[in-house]
Amino acid sequence: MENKSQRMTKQRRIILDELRKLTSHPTADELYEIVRQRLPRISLGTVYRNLDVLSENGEVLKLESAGSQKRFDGDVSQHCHVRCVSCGRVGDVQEALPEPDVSGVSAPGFTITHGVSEFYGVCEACRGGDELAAPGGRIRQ
Amino acid sequence: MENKSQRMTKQRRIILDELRKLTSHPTADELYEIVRQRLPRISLGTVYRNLDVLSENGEVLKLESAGSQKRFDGDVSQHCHVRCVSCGRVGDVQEALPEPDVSGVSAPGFTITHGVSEFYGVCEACRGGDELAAPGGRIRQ
DNA sequence: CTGGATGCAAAGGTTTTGCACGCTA
DNA sequence: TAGCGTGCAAAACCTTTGCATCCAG
Repeated sequence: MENKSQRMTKQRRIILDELRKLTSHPTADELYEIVRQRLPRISLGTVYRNLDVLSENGEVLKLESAGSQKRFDGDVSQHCHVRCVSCGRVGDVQEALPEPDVSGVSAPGFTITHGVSEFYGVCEACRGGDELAAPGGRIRQ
Repeated sequence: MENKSQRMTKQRRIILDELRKLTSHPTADELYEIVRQRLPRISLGTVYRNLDVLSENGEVLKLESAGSQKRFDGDVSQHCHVRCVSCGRVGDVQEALPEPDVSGVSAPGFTITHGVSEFYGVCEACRGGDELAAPGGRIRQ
């Protein structure tokens, strides 16, 4: 179920290539800006369409968990993420952790298939940051 | 840090009241439709503003899901959620589970404060559903 | 060649915001 | 009465889509 009948266009190859180079889990428009340096005429719509295709093929990860914008990860190996509660940035957890055990877990009206551990914290930029007053501050990115 | 200098308006009280009655983790507009039955002249903006205030005060939970609609939970006691990978609906896990241990977990550039287990699966409506062909289908709500 | 992919621009869906007025404390 | 909260509408934001054209296989 990996490869359908899809073409490896120049755009798709470069999007995948740049995303794999990054560890920053960029948003679609951040990646768009980066890819634009190699393909100045690419459109944001193309970036979105390719990220969709690539994530359905399992070649990239679409991180839907929080923040306002989706973020993407070129590293599809099993690993956990941290999210900055202040700005939404995402980082990789270094340790390999087991997935939460699903066997004793139930929820009425749902068939549970898997679980993930998600971590939260503050990134360096926001720790140094000052415009964030409230402890338990709002999410802004 | 709970209560600032905020007023308990009729709108805010009814929003909180209705949300606490529900176990469905409604989106803002779903809750808007429900609250409208008691306050026909309330605006959607007011619902959003109050859900913001209430979640900052810790009186409700804002369940963030990037790129789609946020959902809200009137039950702020510690419990885990399941998300339907097909429609985005959220349910409550019945078992009380421990939070992932943060002590041995690190990520470069981040100060990790806590972790949660999140579960994924399929809800009843989507299991019975038919318009979902692809195994590993796309998220639509 | 053929049909999937692109660029462009417009539309779509969700959330936020400015403003004048209303109402809680 | 003061100033937070409201309703309304417009704007902002992120993502998706229609269409004519392009190009990978």
